[in-house]
Amino acid sequence: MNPPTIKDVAKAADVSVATVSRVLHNLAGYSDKTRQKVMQAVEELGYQPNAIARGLVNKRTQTIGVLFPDVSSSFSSDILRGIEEIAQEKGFSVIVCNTAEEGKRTMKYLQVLREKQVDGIVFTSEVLKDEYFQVIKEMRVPVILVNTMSQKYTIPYVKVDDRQAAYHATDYLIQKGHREIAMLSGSLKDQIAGYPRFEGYRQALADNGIEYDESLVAIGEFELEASRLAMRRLLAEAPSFTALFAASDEMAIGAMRAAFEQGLRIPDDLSIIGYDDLKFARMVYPPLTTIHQPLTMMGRMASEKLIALIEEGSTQVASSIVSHHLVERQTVKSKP
Amino acid sequence: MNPPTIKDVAKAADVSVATVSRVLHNLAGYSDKTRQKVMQAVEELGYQPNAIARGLVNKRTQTIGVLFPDVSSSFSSDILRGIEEIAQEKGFSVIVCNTAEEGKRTMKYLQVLREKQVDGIVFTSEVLKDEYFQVIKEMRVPVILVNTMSQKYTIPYVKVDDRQAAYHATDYLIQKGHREIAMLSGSLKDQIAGYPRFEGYRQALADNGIEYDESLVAIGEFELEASRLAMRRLLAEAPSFTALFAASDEMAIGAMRAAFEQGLRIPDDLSIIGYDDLKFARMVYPPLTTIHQPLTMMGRMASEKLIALIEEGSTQVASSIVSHHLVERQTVKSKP
DNA sequence: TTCAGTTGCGTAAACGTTTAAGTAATCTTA
DNA sequence: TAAGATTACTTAAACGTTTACGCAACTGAA
Repeated sequence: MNPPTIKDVAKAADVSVATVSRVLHNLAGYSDKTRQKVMQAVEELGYQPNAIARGLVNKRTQTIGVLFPDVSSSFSSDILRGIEEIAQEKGFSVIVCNTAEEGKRTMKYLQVLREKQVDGIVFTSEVLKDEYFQVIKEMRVPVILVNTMSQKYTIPYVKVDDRQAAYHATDYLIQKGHREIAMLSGSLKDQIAGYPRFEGYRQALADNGIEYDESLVAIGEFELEASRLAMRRLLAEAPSFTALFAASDEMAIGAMRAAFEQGLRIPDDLSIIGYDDLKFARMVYPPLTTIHQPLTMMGRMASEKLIALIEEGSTQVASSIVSHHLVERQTVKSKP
Repeated sequence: MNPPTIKDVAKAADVSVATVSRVLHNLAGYSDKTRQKVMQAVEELGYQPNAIARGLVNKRTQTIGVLFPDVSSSFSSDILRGIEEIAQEKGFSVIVCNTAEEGKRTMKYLQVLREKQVDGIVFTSEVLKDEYFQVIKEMRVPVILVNTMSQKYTIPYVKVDDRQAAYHATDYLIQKGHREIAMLSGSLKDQIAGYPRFEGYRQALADNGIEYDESLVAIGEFELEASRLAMRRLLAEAPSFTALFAASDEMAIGAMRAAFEQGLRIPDDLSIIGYDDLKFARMVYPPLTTIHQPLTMMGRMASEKLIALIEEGSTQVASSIVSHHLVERQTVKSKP
């Protein structure tokens, strides 16, 4: 009645469990005849190994845990896809964890991952707090950071150089002839997607001899509606500008919305460049010119690194700064 | 050096492992004094139970597996979020599986889920092939279908009534005064998102005394670019129409794109209604009027049902037809 | 013929839990 | 005060694997 175990197979094939185990793993130590017998018994009983029992003795579960601030965001799910792809290819399963950006939930999840004896963890898009690091350290499993990093601990990460990418975006607008360039930025307290992008923007201006004008930048949230309002304010109160760098695609789209509402045409009256290249960037009209982050590939890389660390117990693996690229669609136009 | 086990705790507290286990589960059978001793030992050693060992004896892993055709789609990730939310609340972990719509991968994953001894499975957005059902049956774990169903096997599902929702969308256009209504449909072979939506469209026309005109419907893929082309052809070749029902948001957006390219204004020259209400439906301009599927809630419901089946070993749980609703944004206008 | 080496297995411990069954001491109750 | 009940434990088996070790039978060389 119960699913057949290795013992049942052994009995049916009239050998010991050790022998069954050996043929199943094709190690040496049995004749061809016993091999046949075992295989037949396996077949007839429909035997499937029990990974839990195996995990108990091997101290390996072939499972990794992945933490996201929001699994359902386009951003997270692209990364997840990459992680899953490689994991499955290498024989690992992935447990997804939605932290909802809450420390308590995150801690609880780390607890669960520890109890479930995952072989490794990938931690994405959030700052790695000390308390998180402590439990991970106690777990003695490898971690990889994606789209985030830690300056306090040396943990391998994979991310793009936000500062450089933002520089690229801004510089691109400048090369297109724009000089009055506004920016929609995330909070400068945000060490990942906030401050570095702002810094890239400012540096690009400086390097091109354009004076930084504080009143051209709106600092707020990454969310669409907030950005729409911020853009509306910018349009009303700021000195005039011909181009905008938005620190995320969602911001860019909020800005486009505000621009439309003021009767501005994009890109004719205003050029806009975004950041991320999420799936909807090509869905809006006009399709958004933006900085592409290769999220799925980043997921793949993280997965590969993590599994390398797990399998080889290899010493520290290197971090990767993956290169962004700028995808030209239809929201930026040269200034005549 | 190795993580402390229950034996270490027992030794430290100078009791047997059975006692430790009992206080940890707070069952009866020990004095307050031993309780203290045990707790203190747990504390000092930083003991964490090993869920793998626990799973082996309990034959319960507190883990469910979820299969998606494409984890990274907005559609899937919304469902995933709901599933994860309830699962985590009830003490279950979720393993995500990306089938890539391939039978082989799906089978391989089912195998893995079986070996990993998951307690239940949720299967989403694909038809449940016989071979899938067979292995799930052998696994003897509950399954829930989301956004799909099986007429062959009676498996609980949660989905919206596609036919009715499509009827609703079409009828809405009719109530707005439109009579020449085109449709962008998925393949009629598609028993979930194809045929039923087409049928709903046709029925709504019929019930309102509008003759069905084959040349007004384009049957193709759900993908944006294909839809854009299909719409372009419709615009060029079909009799004129004032409204369009697209069988998905992505199709609707492809159609909008084609319309823009022909210089049509939406909704002034052409009304469009979509289906799904994915996140980007509100991001496009003008924001898309569409049929809302409560995906996250559907995920929650599926998770709840599944866990009920697992915990109570309860007899067949009922399926749920969840109600869609129509969200009015800015792509549909009354015909004067 | 003998001895070392090889082949083909089986035995049993171990992994970290849970839990049924057993036991000794204490407490009731008549 | 003795029998039964209760309390506070311990012992040990079980869950389904993997794997170190042991051992008998056979092989080949000297």
